[in-house]
Amino acid sequence: MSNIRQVANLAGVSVATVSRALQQPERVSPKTRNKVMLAVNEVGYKPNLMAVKFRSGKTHSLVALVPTVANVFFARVISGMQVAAAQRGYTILLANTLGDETIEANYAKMVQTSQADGLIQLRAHNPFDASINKPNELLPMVNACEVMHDINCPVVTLDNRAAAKAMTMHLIEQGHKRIALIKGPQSSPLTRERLAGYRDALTEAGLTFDEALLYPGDFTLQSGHDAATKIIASEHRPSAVFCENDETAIGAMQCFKQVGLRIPQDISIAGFDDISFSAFCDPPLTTIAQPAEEFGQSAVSLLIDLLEGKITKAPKVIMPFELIVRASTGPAPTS
Amino acid sequence: MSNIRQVANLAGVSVATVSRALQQPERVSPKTRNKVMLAVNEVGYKPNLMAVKFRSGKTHSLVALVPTVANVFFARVISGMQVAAAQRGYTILLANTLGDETIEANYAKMVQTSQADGLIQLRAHNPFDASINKPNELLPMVNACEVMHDINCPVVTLDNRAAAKAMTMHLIEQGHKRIALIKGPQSSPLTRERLAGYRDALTEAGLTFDEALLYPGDFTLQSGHDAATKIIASEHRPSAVFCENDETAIGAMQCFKQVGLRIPQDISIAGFDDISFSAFCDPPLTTIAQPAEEFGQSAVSLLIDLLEGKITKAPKVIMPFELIVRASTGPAPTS
DNA sequence: CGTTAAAATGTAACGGGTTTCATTTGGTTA
DNA sequence: TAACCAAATGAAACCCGTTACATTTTAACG
Repeated sequence: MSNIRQVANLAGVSVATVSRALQQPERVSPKTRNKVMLAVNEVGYKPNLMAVKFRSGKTHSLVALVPTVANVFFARVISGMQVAAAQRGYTILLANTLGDETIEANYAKMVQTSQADGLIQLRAHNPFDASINKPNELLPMVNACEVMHDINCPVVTLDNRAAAKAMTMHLIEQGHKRIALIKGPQSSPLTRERLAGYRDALTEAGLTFDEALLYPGDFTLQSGHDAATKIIASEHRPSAVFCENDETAIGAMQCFKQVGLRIPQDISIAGFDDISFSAFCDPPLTTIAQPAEEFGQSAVSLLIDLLEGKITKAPKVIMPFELIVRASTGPAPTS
Repeated sequence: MSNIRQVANLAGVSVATVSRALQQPERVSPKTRNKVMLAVNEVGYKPNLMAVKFRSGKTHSLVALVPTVANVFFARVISGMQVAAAQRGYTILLANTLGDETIEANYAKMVQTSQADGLIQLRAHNPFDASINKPNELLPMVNACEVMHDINCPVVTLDNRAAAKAMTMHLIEQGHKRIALIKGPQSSPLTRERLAGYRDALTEAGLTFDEALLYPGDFTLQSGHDAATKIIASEHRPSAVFCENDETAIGAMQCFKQVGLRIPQDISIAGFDDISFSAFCDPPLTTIAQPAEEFGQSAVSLLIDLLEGKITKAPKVIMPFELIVRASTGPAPTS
């Protein structure tokens, strides 16, 4: 591998001149510039950016902690992150953490060991160890989905409570009185916020909240299927099911259809996220659309601003949601 | 940020001793080691790994060129890559290229500028520019899906032709005589290989190959839906449709159901990949299962071996496939 | 032609580790 | 106690760019 000194020798100039010829061509005479360029081409010189980054102390890399890239919603967020990062000359280092705090901590260490400038977290968990703690100073981190309550951190999120309430209201307006809720992972604030929105709607409509209508889930197809199995077996079957994400809804939908329930005539189903598959279900899924790509873009942009000292407070960016009514929800059965 | 010199001063030893105390503790007397560790903790020293990488000339980073992380199959491959990389102390830098050759080239440059040691490509395209060319030497690259014909490069792949043939045979055995094929992107060798397998089966069964039964697609839900629309409108409707991936199949399936066709009674549908959604379709999709995670793992493992000089030839690893028969395929209608 | 400012170029320090080689320390043996 | 070897430690080079500062060249003007 050639280095700048070889180029300098070949061109008969100093290394400083080579560096300038490449970085600020106008600072070098055309004649010299020419000589340098010829030498660069001859030896196929490519600057060692590792050296540059080391020297500058800036890596222009950002670690993204993603519970699982296999989640279609996260895939969209990642996509957005990459776009914004590329625009501003940064690289995203994607970490598939499987929600494991040890793995998260390992990747977070990349920031503490100068391998990355900052970190984007998609879960509500602080991955840094105590050694980084500086009171009165923001950590080099933003959250692209969930609000973290124990730490002051910029966040891009959705009014999950309002969105869940809107969806629940939609179901109530269709005449549903017993609405099941298939929840997300216990550890996620999202789960609690959406549950709160669900309760808000019930309260507002004067319906009673029934613990028995809450089913656990973990945002996977399988967990939706499992919860649906329980719902079918339950005594007083609900006429609608609100799932805290689309994958759960699709899993549940399949289960209901397997046992011969018609959607939405016998049971309505609603999801959350509007992943691409939702429009292609049978029937197409009523859901909440989130601007996933913009979550990622916004988060990256915020993080870079923070790193470059352009912001010192931790903003909370609330993205808009949209209720998408498709064919999976309909009037409650009259029986 | 503290550095090794501060630690050395505080501990009253040389920087060399600090380095050794941390890297090879047995080479330092227990007493000194203790002093060093106390100093390390006191200043919260974390070695600057950027400096280490720069010094060593090894980044222990691998660039992965992924056309789109939103593709569920690729998401599984990525997952596998990450596991294998972590095991061997490497980091994956994920690049969402959208199939754009300029973006690919930009990321490939990271290898040429010493920011990454090697590259994993998921498409059949050489992202490197000519300047890296060394005849008789392998590029620091492996392909995790598609065989590249113009370049000698280790590859992990599937016998796509055999798999497509197996699926087509399955349909033929069900009595289907007119089988449509919804293809993948033109640029992908996968598309051609699967087409070849489809033809193989037809030939073997003595059925005639009909160009009119070939429909273009690009591995998205929407393209499946579009192709299905054309199939429905076609004169002599096929009784089965083989889609070159599951997303296409799911898109097509929805379209058929929308117009009232029953699956598989009226029309059979088969996919390729066995993504998680396929088991949760209605009806569940007959497909070809590929060990996606192992594609990623194998590719990373191969690349690291190559980088570490453990292999000098370019192996071609063929992974096994499995025909998964579910309810979306059935006997051809007798009419 | 001499003076002076501006432009061009060169020299060398710097960043933060690792590692080689040299030196010192410590313990063992005669 | 002297001699010797191994273990422990230190000094300094090294990786490769960038850049502040010093020096040289060029051009312009009186």
